[in-house]
Amino acid sequence: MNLEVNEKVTITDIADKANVSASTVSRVLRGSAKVAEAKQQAVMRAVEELQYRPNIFAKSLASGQSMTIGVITQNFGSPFYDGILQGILLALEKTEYWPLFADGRWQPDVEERALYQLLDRRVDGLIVIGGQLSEERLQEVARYVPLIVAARNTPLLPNNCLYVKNFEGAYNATRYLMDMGHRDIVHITASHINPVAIDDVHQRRRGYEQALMDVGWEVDPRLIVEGNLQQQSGVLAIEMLLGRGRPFSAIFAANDQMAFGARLALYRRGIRVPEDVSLVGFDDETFAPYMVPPLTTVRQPDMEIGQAAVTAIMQMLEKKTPDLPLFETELIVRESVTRH
Amino acid sequence: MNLEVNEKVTITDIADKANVSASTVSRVLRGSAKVAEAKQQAVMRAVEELQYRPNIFAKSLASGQSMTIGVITQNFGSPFYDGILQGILLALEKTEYWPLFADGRWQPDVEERALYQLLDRRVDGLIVIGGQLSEERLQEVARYVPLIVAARNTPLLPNNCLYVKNFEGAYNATRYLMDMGHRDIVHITASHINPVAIDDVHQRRRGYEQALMDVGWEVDPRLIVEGNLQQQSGVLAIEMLLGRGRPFSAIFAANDQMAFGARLALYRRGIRVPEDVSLVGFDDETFAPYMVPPLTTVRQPDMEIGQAAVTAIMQMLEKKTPDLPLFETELIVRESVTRH
DNA sequence: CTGTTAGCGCATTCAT
DNA sequence: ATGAATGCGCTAACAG
Repeated sequence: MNLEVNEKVTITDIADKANVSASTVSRVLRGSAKVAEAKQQAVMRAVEELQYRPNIFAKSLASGQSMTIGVITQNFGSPFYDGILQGILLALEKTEYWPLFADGRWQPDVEERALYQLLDRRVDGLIVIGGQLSEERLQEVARYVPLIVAARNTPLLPNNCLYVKNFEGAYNATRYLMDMGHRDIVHITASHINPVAIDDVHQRRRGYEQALMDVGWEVDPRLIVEGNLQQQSGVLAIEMLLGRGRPFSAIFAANDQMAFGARLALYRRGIRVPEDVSLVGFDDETFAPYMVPPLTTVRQPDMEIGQAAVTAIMQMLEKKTPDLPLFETELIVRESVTRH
Repeated sequence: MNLEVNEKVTITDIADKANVSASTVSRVLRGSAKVAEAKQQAVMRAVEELQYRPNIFAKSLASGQSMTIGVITQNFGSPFYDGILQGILLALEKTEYWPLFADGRWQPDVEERALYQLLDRRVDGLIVIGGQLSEERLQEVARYVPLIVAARNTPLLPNNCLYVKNFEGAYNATRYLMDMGHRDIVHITASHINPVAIDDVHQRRRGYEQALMDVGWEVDPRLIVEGNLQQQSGVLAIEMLLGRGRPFSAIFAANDQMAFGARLALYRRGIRVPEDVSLVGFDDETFAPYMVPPLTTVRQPDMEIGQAAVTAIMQMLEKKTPDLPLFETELIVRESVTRH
């Protein structure tokens, strides 16, 4: 591609060179109507020779389509969201659309501005990952543009929502510990956190409880401690727990951050992992395999979610009802758990 | 913002409502010429009442500016590049421009396609982070559109390039180990890696060597081992090193990944960190503070680089010569080093 | 099947 | 200072 040349080649230049009208050029380029074979060839040749690149603004102005998909994410740099992003990028590469990113940074006003901007730029579809926008607001948006909300359960928008089976993930993790012979299993849950995360955390707690109940064990409240998803709160949780004097042989934390905090607290008390206590987290953060010992955890299928989001948007653009699969989690077994 | 309403409000609607011509509306909105105070007010009021949002395609088509800045990155999900990205986003928020991202994935063909696409979308400026595009190619691009190449030293483009003082970072890290009483310091360097990274790695090695030479110590080739930047190669490096039988008390790895590999290898051999051997990495990857013990490493100022890139692009858009600072690294001291 | 004619919404002349 | 006219490059409706 010669950058200098193609700059101002327009559709009429092609038309002239190929001895056809501009409309015909447009037709062969968009495949919007049948054109005689000979003219097709002529047009293609002219396009090639003149290094023609359609002006996207003119195209969008005339067609009303921007050929872009807006993506609102939260905090670039989080592995889960970045994974979703990658999935979106990958899937979008196979389409004619281009992503328009915006970072909501988990701040409602920032997110609202981002939404505003993306709408201004006339995105043809919108993918919102997590975030704080109210469901009512999202409903409004959904009436206006094809919308997919990923990594967030939005009851008001059952047909626009893509999420992960947190309940099952937690259930399986707990069940795994039980299968490894553990009976007294601690759960570190969380409260006083943002409303989006709270739902996930709640589902995880329910999964933990259900696993116990399904074999007829009772849920001992002394085995449940609350953090706030931050690492430091995992430390505190363990200290609180040890203060209770209730014996236990395994810990299942609602996220890896708190699992790591727990790991630190145990280390300071001289309690070994996994010899004395087994440990399981949730999320499979980047650092999980780097912990000592490497952390057993639950992976959420981030890339798949991103790809599914794009697929769904494409279906909506074709006025079809989108597929909205639920996503299974995967237990990643590493050395932080041992048989009891 | 009422999503339903503003959809088709055009500049003529505003003109009608304010009893002026479309040109006048355009003038007050762009501030491109003086307009009577009274009409200004009237226009602004109409804009407000009708929730007018200019159509960006028409604007771009007429003005020739897209008000976008293209950003080519490599592998979403790497902490260093993500940091730069965040910096770019943050800085861009204060401007009228919007970012257009593309992921080159460290694959030349993918990157070339991304470049192609961004140019097609008529970005007003371009930031390339790392990547494999040849310098010649970048030169071509630079003639065509304001360009900044970040996190990569490109001799052919001294006026478009933003990079980090790898030499100094490595020098300081090595010096730190020396100050802690270490004399026999291993360096894990790398070879057979991509041409962009090779330069950084080389600078780091030079920094290590210079630190030794500056106090009159000789560089012992038996203390230098080569990996390929991957974690596993750190393991092999240590095993090779131990095979040589040359004693040492500290290790400085050219990146955190190899440092972690080294950590594993030492662990398997029963060599303690930092009691027996001190360890320093480079990059301050996400997992560095989560290692056991937490890893002393060298942080590159990612966000600052991103912000500087945007600043530079804005200056170029104003036809000014851009500021192109060199970036200092920062030694992050954690528990993996002890006095010898 | 294909050329002609109108816009798409805005910025920018050019007159006044 | 301001309105009218023109054009940006393309798509789509309309004839033929």
